[in-house]
Amino acid sequence: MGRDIKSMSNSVIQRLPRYLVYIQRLKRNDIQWISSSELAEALGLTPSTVRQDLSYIELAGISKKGYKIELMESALSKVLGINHEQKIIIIGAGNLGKALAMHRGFAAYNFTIEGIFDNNPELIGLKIGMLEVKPISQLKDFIKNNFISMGVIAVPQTSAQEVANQLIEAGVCGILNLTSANLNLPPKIAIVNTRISASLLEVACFMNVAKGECYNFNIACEQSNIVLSDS
Amino acid sequence: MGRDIKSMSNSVIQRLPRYLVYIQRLKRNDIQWISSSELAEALGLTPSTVRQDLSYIELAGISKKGYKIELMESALSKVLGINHEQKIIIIGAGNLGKALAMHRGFAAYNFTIEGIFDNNPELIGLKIGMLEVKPISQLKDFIKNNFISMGVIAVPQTSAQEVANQLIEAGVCGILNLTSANLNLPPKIAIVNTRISASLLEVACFMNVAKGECYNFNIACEQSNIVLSDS
DNA sequence: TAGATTGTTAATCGATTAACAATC
DNA sequence: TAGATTGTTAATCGATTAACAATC
Repeated sequence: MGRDIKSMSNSVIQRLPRYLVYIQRLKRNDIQWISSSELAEALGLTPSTVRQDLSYIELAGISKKGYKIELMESALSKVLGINHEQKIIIIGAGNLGKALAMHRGFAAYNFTIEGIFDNNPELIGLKIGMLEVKPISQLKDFIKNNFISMGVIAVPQTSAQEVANQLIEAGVCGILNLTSANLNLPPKIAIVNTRISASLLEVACFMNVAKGECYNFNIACEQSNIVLSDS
Repeated sequence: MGRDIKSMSNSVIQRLPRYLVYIQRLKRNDIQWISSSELAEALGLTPSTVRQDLSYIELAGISKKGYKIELMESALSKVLGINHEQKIIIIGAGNLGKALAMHRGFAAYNFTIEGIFDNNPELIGLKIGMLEVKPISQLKDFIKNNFISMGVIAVPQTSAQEVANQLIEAGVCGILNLTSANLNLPPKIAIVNTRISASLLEVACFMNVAKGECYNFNIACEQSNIVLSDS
């Protein structure tokens, strides 16, 4: 009857976004119900795992029918904390920062990108979509004045810690770190590290381990955990 | 005395790139030795985990001193499959694809980006750094003629499966999927899914779970697993 | 030598899976 | 009703941690 979300393991938290993304797609195709085994099949999981995971969200399934997609979507959104707007800023207006600032897909999850910052004078003032690159010196005030909840770090690795410190000081308590720096942060800050270079290294490693015979690994990186998906 | 790398778990494979990145940084600062506890401390792991992980690579530690960084680097590179060049192509010349094509950091891991593809006529022919965007119609031949080992999928989600099929048919056996599509692939293909949107959803979820009191989660996403790092 | 650190085996912990009564 | 599916408890599996002899 609903387990306490505070006891969700990291693996669970990594799977929830996958459920959401998948059922949103079904919804667009006017599909209304899904069973734990269908969802498991689609994502390479077991029905047990799916039902265990869903026991954390406020969602009643119905015997013989499964779960109503519309209800699952709103229950997942609530647990994922995106049933209300989340204001985000990007720090670093290099190639990656720019790409993220231009990305239209975040709106689907109620994420709005409110600003992009850099300390390179050549970039400051540059227009990126609807945004204009602001100097890092304005970072803290901006966060406070605009109720920013999350920061995305897309600066060079060597500046990552410093940026993180400023984000924390200004009151941000969620960080997506896209650099390979190992950030040192106070407790109670939600931080997710997503490193594309490291992902490439993992691909290379899997290929190397498999050599010639190759194994098929399916890594749900958002998480970024790894799930074996050969079959 | 060295365990079989074929028995490495996904968690191990996710940590190896972190070790490499970290010790390369130490090396640049002329540090020559590191112990399992120092490495563990730096990455938020236990010394036991580090020693267990290192038992998969060909590296002899020395009592009282630890591991020689230079040797660790080459042993890790070998297991990660980057002791030789890996040729990569990017499919999708949108914002993210462009950003990756411009990224200089991959060279440090022996990755060379050999081409970038798109099916948008407006993008074909466009110069991106040293590369020129090629049409998808040339994808398969290019892979075969240039001995491409890995493909990075940065197209819209709806085309991801089709692109993956073509990569596989052409002989690529390692894929980094940056879309939120759940790719259906034959066995023996190394695939890593790294989704920035999903990472943002995880950050939001952690913040939501923690509410007010916030917990500090450290997600090693490469691979992307999640490790609790509050302290 | 004494002390620190490795390498490896055993113990613990936690996540995943199986099983099954309850339900529609 | 019969059959399928949920919700949840128990069993299994595997990853992490602890412990300690061997080593420098």
